[in-house]
Amino acid sequence: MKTITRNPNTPAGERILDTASALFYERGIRAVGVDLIADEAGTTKKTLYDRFGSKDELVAAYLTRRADRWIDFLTDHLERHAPEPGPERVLAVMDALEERMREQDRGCAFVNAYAELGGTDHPGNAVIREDKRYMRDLFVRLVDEAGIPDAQVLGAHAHLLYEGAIVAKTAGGFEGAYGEARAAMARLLTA
Amino acid sequence: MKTITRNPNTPAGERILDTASALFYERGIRAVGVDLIADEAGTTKKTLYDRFGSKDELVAAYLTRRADRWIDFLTDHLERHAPEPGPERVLAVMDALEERMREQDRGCAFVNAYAELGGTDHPGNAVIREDKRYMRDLFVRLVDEAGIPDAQVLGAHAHLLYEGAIVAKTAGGFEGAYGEARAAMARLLTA
DNA sequence: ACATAACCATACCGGTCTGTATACTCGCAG
DNA sequence: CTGCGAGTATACAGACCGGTATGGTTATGT
Repeated sequence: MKTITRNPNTPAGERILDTASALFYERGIRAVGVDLIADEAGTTKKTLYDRFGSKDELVAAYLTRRADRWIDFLTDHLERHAPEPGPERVLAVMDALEERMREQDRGCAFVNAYAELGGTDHPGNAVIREDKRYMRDLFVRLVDEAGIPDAQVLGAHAHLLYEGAIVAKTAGGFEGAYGEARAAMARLLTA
Repeated sequence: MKTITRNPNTPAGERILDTASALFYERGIRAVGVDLIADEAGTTKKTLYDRFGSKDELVAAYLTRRADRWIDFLTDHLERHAPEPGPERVLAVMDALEERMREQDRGCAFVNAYAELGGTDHPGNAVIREDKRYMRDLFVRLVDEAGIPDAQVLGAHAHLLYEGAIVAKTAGGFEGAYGEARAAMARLLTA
């Protein structure tokens, strides 16, 4: 039995993942090499490959952790600002997004990753799908819990506005996009 | 006077741009090298650089032409299927999109390009902004011409649904996204 | 005392990246 | 006939790519 010990949860592993995450998000995945990541993390390529096995798996780890952290942030924000079911709880997702994106102006990490990985068999693609699936299901659930009929449909519509707002704000540069999406959601949910 | 003659409108220049466009869209910009482009176009790097000056400018040319062709396609589609002002003419944009995207499953070329170029001073960024601006203005104009009040706001909402649908369909894999966006638009416009 | 995991340092591998240089052929317009 | 724009072919530069190899250090736990 010589199972490969590839545990990323070590100090150096954390530093690598932190560094890689920042660089991947800011500059893009293909634009960032493993040499740079190792350097910036104050470690070596050897350690990087010992911890993550390949750049592809490091990318997948980046996407997975980013999804987890966003969901944590979002869940916490909802619990804090709109704990009761209702339309406001749906709209609060946009507030969380706006707050989250205040300092992250490079758009949706998963959409960006799809731009670079889509159409390949990269392990990150599954993470991308998962995140989108989660957000859609969340919207449907929140609309349903608000007691609004046709939750499946209206949740989907809210989700489209959510995705559209991120694109419009970042790639399009429309500063009011989050507010616009929030307003459109309100109209759809209270019609 | 030694003005650089850099005219891309030559047979080889066209072949290069055709090839580059297909490869950039399908695989991503950074994933495609100039060697490959020249090879696939049946020409040489020398000619590529004589015609376009740099990879960056070739990328900008790719984006510019893609925007032009989409606008041509869209304009023609609207003229053909919904020549009269009204809500249907707004919704017809989604029909055009769905038809256009039937064989192009790699999403919005401009969003994808933003994922790779955003945050830099790449000449393609201006083209990306221009395209998004055009689509928003188009939606506002179509809503206005339909005689619907609050065109600025409702046009923006329609635009968000349009952008969200592309992301949801491609990165998210939600097959019904275009139809959903169309339905949501109809609700917003006839409320 | 010994193994093991984690880490660091350095060098190397084959390949690809953007971009340049040299030298030649062809067609065409003055 | 001459000059030029367009294209072909090939080679090269210098950097960077993902990934591997070798070897040594430190800390921990048995």
